[in-house]
Amino acid sequence: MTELSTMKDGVANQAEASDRVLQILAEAGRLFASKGFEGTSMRDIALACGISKSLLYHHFSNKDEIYARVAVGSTLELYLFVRDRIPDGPPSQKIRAFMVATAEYFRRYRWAWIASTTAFWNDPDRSRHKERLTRRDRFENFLRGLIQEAIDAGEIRKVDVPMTGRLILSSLNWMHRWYNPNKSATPEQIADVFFDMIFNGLRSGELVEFPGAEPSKVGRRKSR
Amino acid sequence: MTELSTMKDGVANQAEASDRVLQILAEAGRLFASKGFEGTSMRDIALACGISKSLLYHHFSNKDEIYARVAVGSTLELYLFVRDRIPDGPPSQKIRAFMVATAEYFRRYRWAWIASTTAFWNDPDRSRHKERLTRRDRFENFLRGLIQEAIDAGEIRKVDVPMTGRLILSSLNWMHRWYNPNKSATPEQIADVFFDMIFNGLRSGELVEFPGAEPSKVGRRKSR
DNA sequence: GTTTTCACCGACCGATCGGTCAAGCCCGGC
DNA sequence: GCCGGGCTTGACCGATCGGTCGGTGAAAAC
Repeated sequence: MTELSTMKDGVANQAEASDRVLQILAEAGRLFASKGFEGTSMRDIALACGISKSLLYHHFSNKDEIYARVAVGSTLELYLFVRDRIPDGPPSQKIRAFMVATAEYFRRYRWAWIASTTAFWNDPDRSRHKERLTRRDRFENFLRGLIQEAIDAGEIRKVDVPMTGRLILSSLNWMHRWYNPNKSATPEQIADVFFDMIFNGLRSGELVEFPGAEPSKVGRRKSR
Repeated sequence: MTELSTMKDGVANQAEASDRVLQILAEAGRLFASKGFEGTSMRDIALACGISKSLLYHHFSNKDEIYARVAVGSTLELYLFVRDRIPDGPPSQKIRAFMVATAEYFRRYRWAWIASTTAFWNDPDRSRHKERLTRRDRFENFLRGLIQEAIDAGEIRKVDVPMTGRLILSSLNWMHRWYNPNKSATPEQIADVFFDMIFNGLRSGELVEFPGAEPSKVGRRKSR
């Protein structure tokens, strides 16, 4: 994880940034996460940092650049971060490690994560976060590769790979909406529980048939 | 579903509203969904409706009220909508019906749904959507009841009920971030696939042991 | 000792924000 | 004819938005 040695203060991959820049990015990320991009003014950021608004424009050209540094910075090394935490072993274990590592990243860089996944995600001006999108695509494709690997190894059944990836990422990406850091469970523990549920399923071991039930796939495994 | 007979134009439960009010709510919901609350100005809404900004204030007292009507209106009948679509039968089928019905609601009132689940969700001024939150709590508690029912019936194993509810809701609530209505699968079909994955699990029928793997819960079912 | 550099600030800009207001338009009842 | 009231408007308000400007003071470079 040498690529990640530049992370500090919850702001990822801002290598040769001064302390002041890091402070601005940290405060801006926290504000963007809690009030959104449009809901956060440059005055808010300056006030949170205890500096003048002009100083923001000394270090950044405009508001978009601050957001880009927060958002892209937070997803910049997500792929590398996760990839470096995938162990050798059965593919199912790799998927589990993928989920746990993503949760760890979320825990570490929570404000930047939230800011980048919520603020004006569907802005018509795609250029503002196009780079971030391609990085997330690479991240998602990596997961799909792991899923295909598990299918090829016979560890998981022949499910729809993109859909499976979406299910796994949904469980992780929605976490910031209900996760409370003051509660006991860590994001990594939560990811572990979700992996268990998704991989092993909720169903009890003994299959019970319901002849009267409407057509569905519930009893499907028996017919495979 | 008599409670839902007042739904029109993708705007839920606006019973005695005039056409103009329904138009405003529909356009406002679409704008809130695509640009967020702060990113949508009253001028934007008026322009989208082809009316003057003053007219908005004739029908609504302020911007917050428009958002409240959109957001609360969209979650107002979600609980009833879903509840009325739960069939008699095994609890697992009820959970599946819960997911499919929620997906149908999402498909029908997509813009209002997105607006209410994304715009300033963590605003410090909770009063703006407190009512909406209590309604969603009732909705989530209803799901937890179904899960507990399925556990009591022995259909699903003894999982953590709140966590299971979060997993199920995550798969549904994150859908708006990637769902493309031009693609083939409907939200209901997607919900059905997710239910299958979560209920039956991804794992293939035959359990394979990996003695060299690091400690985890992958092979756990065998030990139960 | 002088000059250059750089982090930093207060005052200010035009534009846009949410919101107000007095006045017109339209149309059925008298 | 005209009158009352709901629908609708454009002009306007103070506040705040993102962003710019000239300048300050202290340390570094010469």
